[in-house]
Amino acid sequence: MIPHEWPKTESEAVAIQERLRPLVRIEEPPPIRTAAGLDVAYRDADEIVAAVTVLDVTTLSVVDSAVVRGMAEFPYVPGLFAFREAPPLLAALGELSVRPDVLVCDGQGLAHPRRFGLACHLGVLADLPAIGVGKTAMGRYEPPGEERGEWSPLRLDDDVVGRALRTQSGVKPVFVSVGHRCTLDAACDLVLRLSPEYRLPETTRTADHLGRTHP
DNA sequence: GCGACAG
DNA sequence: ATCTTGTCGC
Repeated sequence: MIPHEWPKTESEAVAIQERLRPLVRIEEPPPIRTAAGLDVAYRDADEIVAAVTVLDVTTLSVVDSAVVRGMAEFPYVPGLFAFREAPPLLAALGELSVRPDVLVCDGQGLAHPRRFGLACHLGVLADLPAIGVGKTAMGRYEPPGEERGEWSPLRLDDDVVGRALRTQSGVKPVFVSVGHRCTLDAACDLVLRLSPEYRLPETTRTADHLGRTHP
């Protein structure tokens, strides 16, 4: 984990994103045997619950997990999502006894106004391959073909920043983008492997369930 | 000024 | 994210 700080103002937050953004690497990831799902549930006021589950990619069984409760230290601001959710998620990652091969984040990676979404932030700070899987798009896209596995480019400004990927035939696509140390092809392959039955990858589903049911 | 805006 | 009724499907 590289040293990091958390901002008090929005302009400080933007400055941190600009400073960390050059650290993002797009490359073929090592073979992936385990994948971590990360999600945050919101309780009363600013009380939040960060949940991480580690799944065996072959069997999709949970092999490790961690939950951290805390208070949100930053308001929800589109584009500054990570400053709200990353601190408890990093704490939860630190409590794992297994180091996952990749982080599957609930949100965007490079599909971000400054090309540094939550998945980039977590990947860079944890120094792990990371991808973003969003339920809504950050950018423009044409609907992909209706069959599972079909996809279309996700564009922001004039860049292709990710893909709208159909994980289930006839169901709204998810929005996949690179976070860190991964390629877009590898990210989409992984998301399809993790989503044999439902729209969202099992990593996200198990983490969401864990955070939501934790006392 | 108006709309858009990850979770 | 979360607030919420009924409804469709496995």
